[in-house]
Amino acid sequence: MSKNPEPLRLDALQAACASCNLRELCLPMGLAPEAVERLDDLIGLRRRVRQGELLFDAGAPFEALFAIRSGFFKTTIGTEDGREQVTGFQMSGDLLGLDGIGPGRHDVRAVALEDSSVCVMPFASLERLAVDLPDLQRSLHRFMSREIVRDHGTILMLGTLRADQRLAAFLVGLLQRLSRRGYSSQALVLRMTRDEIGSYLGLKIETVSRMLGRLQDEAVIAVHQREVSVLQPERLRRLAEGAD
Amino acid sequence: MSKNPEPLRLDALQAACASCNLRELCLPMGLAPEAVERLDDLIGLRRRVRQGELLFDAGAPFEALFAIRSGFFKTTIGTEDGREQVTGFQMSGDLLGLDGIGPGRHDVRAVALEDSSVCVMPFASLERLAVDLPDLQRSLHRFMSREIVRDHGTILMLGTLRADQRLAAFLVGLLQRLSRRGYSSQALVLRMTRDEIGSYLGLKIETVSRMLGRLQDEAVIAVHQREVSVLQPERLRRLAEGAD
DNA sequence: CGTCTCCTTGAGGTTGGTCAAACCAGGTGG
DNA sequence: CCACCTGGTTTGACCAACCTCAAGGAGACG
Repeated sequence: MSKNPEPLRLDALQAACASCNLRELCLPMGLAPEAVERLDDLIGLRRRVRQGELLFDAGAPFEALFAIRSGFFKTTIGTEDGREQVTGFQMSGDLLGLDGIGPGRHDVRAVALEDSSVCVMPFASLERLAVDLPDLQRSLHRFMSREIVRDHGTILMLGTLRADQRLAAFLVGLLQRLSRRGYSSQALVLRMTRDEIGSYLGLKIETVSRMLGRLQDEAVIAVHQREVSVLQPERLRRLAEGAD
Repeated sequence: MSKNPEPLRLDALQAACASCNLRELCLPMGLAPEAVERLDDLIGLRRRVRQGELLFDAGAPFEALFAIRSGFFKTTIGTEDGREQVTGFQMSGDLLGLDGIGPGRHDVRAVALEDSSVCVMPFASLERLAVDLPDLQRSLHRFMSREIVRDHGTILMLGTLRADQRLAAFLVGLLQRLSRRGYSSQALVLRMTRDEIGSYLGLKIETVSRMLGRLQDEAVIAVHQREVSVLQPERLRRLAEGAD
């Protein structure tokens, strides 16, 4: 079933960015309408990725960047000896594949955590187009740079925070990004398992579970399976900032 | 003393990249000679940074990228509440400031760990030039992407390795980069303090000291103050890979 | 020779990991 | 409708790794 070729879909040929409500969050951010139109031409197709399927694997040749239209992904990095870690979670408007530009191969593996759809932007064309459109160039730079900044945040988290603080930082970060997309900033549904959260935070699943339990005991959050709601936003934020 | 303006130096006006022995490691990597020449024009000046001095501070407006000609830097990220962490160490041929492109302000603070000299590349000019020189564009992308990949490595290290393995990974990484620059791959002089190593690795100084001691006891390395030499490269490498 | 910074070493405590068992929600099939 | 299975999650007891606190050593510099 998972090997079935995706049947051609009507929307695969629709105009993209110009009518996309993620315009102001995604790569075309701040571009002039004509520029957006040319970017549209470049986006040959959309691709659907079902929950659990790979968008791309680590080591695969890098050919395109992917902009998430809808859905949710995780990226993981692995080593020969079997160590594996989640490096991030991506949602609508985020770009996937930036790490492949340098080496020409993907550095991470991208897996859909729910049924998703992405815009495929062949990188060679994108680079060519960017020569004509300095704004596009700048936007691309901004996205790469933002990825670096985000990674620095992750490094700081892993290097300096305790387990409960990491969890708080994780929740605060997710909520922030969700609220920018119009969702509540008080409640969310986790798209990933405890195990994946743990991998991202450098913790074991048992610790994740215990810390969620503790935060709940202290009435900072309420947890029901994958639904989390924040009861004391201020306290959660302070925890995430490293306050004792 | 540290506030003295640097006296004008002759070499501040010399042609740069074309005659630089870091050409094949640095931004001009793989560029055609004409392109290198135009890049040279752009590099208005060099800047010397003494040991302990800031190249730029976090939050400062981003105006230029810096290519390290000689010397050694650390970059640190900090938060209001005083947490601070080293995000990386940079040596000749490395680019500093990439994280500032997106937000328009530097995300990290760059401090020289020894007397250093950098090429200043005003970013606005660089971006303009890159429109004319697709190869330069590509090189810039490669560097940004490489930074992302490097950060992923750091994340993996912080998330999955034990203290001794982190230290091994740190040493292996440094040695690799040094050997690419013509230095020995068996021995090195640490440019940073134990404290800075610990900050980078997410460990306390005492743990760094103990782990260095342990690796020495097991005759994997020999340590004399800041000089480290590798006695069993293979074992060190395996440790760094996460082998038990 | 004193002082400063950086580093090492030891004793004891805390955090998070390991191992093992049980739980729970959602599906499947009788 | 219920028994059973499955994957994901929770919980407890125990332990190892790392941190904290405190003391002392070693080199550099005035």
